[in-house]
Amino acid sequence: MVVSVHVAPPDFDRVFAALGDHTRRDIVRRAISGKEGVLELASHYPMSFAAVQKHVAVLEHAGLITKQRVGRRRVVRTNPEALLVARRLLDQYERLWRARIDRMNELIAETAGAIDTVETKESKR
Amino acid sequence: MVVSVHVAPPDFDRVFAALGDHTRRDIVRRAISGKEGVLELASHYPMSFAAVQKHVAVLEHAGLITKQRVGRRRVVRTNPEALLVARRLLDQYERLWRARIDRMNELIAETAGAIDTVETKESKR
DNA sequence: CACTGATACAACCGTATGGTTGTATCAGTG
DNA sequence: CACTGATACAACCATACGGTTGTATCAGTG
Repeated sequence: MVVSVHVAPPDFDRVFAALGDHTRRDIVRRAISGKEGVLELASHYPMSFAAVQKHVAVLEHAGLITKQRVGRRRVVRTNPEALLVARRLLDQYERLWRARIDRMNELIAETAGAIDTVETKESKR
Repeated sequence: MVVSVHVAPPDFDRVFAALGDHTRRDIVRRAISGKEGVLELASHYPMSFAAVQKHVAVLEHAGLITKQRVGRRRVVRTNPEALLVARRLLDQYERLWRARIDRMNELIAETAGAIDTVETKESKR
């Protein structure tokens, strides 16, 4: 509950950095089904419970997962919104380089007729 | 040339970790246009040239950018493939939780049917 | 071919990170 | 209400990381 009331600035740093660890990515994947508590999650990994709990905390800080009390444990569940935030940035990059490709193709088309005139335009700083 | 002959295992750790730094993300963004050398890139950031060069090296290690000799400088250019690799993983996660939502809806639909015989049977997407 | 622009790399430093163990909290259950 | 299952958190350690400065390499250009 405490976490992310605003979420105004999508914290890309935290999101991507959190996804930069394969244990954490695996937790994210497992938590999609949203059925396991921290202790159950920890049982899947060859490290101490505390270590896993710290990973979960990192993911929670990044907004990638949330915890919900169910009975006596806290069920971990991934937050699709945060994943979308990350994906949206990658999409944005993709749009940028697609636009660049398009521009290059345009230039090639334009230059196709004027190949003989200008040729080696290198060495401009 | 030396780097990434195999690339067989998409190194998610390196890719996402590399994207976890906003300076590096900005380098990726700038390098989409593929026009600037390392020195020119460095001029955009409030840190030493060597620091930027290290960031570039990290990105190169992650396969997110490549360098190409043009005149006396090495032009940095982002590698769309690596971005796609990252995006594909996020897409995979998205498919997983969409599948989960669908399953939940099915359960809800079934339960609703039990309550009200047959009603919304079309909502199986 | 000497010069220098552009890049790479090594050594170093402070802080962050991923792991550990141990202790504290906290809510169900017997 | 005592007990304990489940989680949180603190302290600590080794290594990784982001930054610095300084030096080496290396290919164009004059």
